[in-house]
Amino acid sequence: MGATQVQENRSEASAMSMRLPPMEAGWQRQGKLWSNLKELCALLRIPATSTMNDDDLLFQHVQFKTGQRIHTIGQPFDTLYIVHSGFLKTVLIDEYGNEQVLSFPMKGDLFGVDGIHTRRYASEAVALSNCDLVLLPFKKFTALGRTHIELEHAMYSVMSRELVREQSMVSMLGALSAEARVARFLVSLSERFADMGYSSKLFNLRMTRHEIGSYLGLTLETVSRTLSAFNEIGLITVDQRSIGICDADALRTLRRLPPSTTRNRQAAGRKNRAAPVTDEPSGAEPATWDQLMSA
Amino acid sequence: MGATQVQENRSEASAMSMRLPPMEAGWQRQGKLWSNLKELCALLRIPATSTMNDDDLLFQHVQFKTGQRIHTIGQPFDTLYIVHSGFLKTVLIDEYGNEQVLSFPMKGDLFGVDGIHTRRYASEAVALSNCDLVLLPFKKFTALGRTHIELEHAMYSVMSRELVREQSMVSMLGALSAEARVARFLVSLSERFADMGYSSKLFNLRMTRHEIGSYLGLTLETVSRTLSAFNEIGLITVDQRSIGICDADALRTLRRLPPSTTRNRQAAGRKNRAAPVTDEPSGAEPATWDQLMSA
DNA sequence: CGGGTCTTTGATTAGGTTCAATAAGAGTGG
DNA sequence: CCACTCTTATTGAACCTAATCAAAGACCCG
Repeated sequence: MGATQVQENRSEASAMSMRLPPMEAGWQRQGKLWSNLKELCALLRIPATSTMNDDDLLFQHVQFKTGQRIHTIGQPFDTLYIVHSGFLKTVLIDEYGNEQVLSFPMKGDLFGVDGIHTRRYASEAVALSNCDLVLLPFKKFTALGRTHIELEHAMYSVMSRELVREQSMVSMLGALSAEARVARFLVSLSERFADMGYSSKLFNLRMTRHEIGSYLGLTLETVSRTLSAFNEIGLITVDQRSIGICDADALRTLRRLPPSTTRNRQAAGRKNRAAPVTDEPSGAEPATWDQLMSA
Repeated sequence: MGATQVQENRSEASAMSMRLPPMEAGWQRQGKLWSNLKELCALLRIPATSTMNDDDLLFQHVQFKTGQRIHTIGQPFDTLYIVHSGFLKTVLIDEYGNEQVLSFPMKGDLFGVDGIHTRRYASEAVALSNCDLVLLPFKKFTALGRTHIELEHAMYSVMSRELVREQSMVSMLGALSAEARVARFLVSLSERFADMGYSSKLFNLRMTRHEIGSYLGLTLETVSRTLSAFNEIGLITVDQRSIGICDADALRTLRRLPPSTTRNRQAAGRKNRAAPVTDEPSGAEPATWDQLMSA
């Protein structure tokens, strides 16, 4: 079971990294051009109801190839996208043309939401692999909330979810060390792969070190070094794009070295302000390992 | 005119920083307990239409005093809040009890949105000054979208705006230097004060250095030092909580010293990858000034 | 006036960036 | 199929920004 999933994942993964596999045979449901409402709800992890059985309401799919741009900054907004399969990145581009990665949408993720406000996309979306996306015209999106009242809440909910995600990114960038960021990134990826039915223990990165670094507010060198360090410690295995998770819990609880920017006093009543960074390894574990772990 | 605004701002500001002024006489429209839909739209900067004239639809206000908590993390969500007057902060609290400031809501801002997804607030909101908030029960919020179709888009738009704001925060935290973050923070505050009809040139900070630092992913010392540096250079004047903006453009274009995490190659064609940080002052300006400005 | 909070400033350290050089793949074309 | 090239990844060394530690001053409040 687990092995099968790994296999599945890896084969698709290597196809991805090959950029357009020579044979596309069997690659996703290539011919799938439309989804009905029920399928859409399942994709978005929204509870579906019996009233959604009308199969007249269909949603078109579109395919993008690795490297293709789905939308660019400033382009008039009119449709949202839901990832049916494949991997993407969304980026902001600053005045010097430098990219800042905002997210890595994958199966079940919604993107394009940032275009609603100004009626123009605020970010750019690029396919990191061949992708199959469900088009969700914004008009259709809002109409959905009206015709299916049970869905109205879901619409808002999905947007709220995005907001919470961004918040946790802000919190991560503001308070965590490089090691902790990379560790959480790996855990997060692992969990998303698990959600998608792939292996959470072994997967291929779809993005470059540079893109990871941009996403995490680090340089590609730091990302590379950190991965190597985790590898040496035995938390993960690394070989280029292929990552094996050895100790998910360790990664999850990895400590942010800098107690950093957060408040000391208010919570000083509790035993927070945890272990001073200076505590020496007292156990049997290798020094580096101990240092990396949360108190 | 400008002077009046400044005066207005400052007097209220000093009241704020005093934490509960001895006399509350004349403080805001203290007695205001309800708003109608038109007023709400104005507050949220949403275009209002003639169909919104029914004055049966009223929205209750609530007052909070400095330091009071509006909602906490995990508390069951059922209402959104719109700031009618006053200043707040929203924070995330990590496993050690440390705060991470996410935003500083002020007049016209909506918060509580992060509670929609899980039906529980994902963040905590605290009043930094006496506040007058409009309660917007989520049920009423969604109903509004149904009864006033013109508003439906606005509902989504407001949420989208929040998302874009978070995105720009992520981008800032991921790519800008300490100086640049503080500079942009000041500019942003300045503009928001201008929107609210106050002076954009002279205002009082409602938050501590520590809170600013948390918001910007810096320590309070760095914030303090940076403000002092800006002061010496003549970009601003600082005296405790009181800030005077002297050169808004300079602040706006302030360069991030580390070209940092962004991509070098893609934009390498242009003359970006700007001046190496090591270049010596060659002009007439003081060294520090030159170093701080964008190429 | 004394206690508490917030701010400023200095000295020192360290985490992460920058610069640089090498290696490993992947895609192209002869 | 292999040489050539371009992109991506790894690793080292030096430097620098911002964090940490520390202490003193400013402001507010009872």
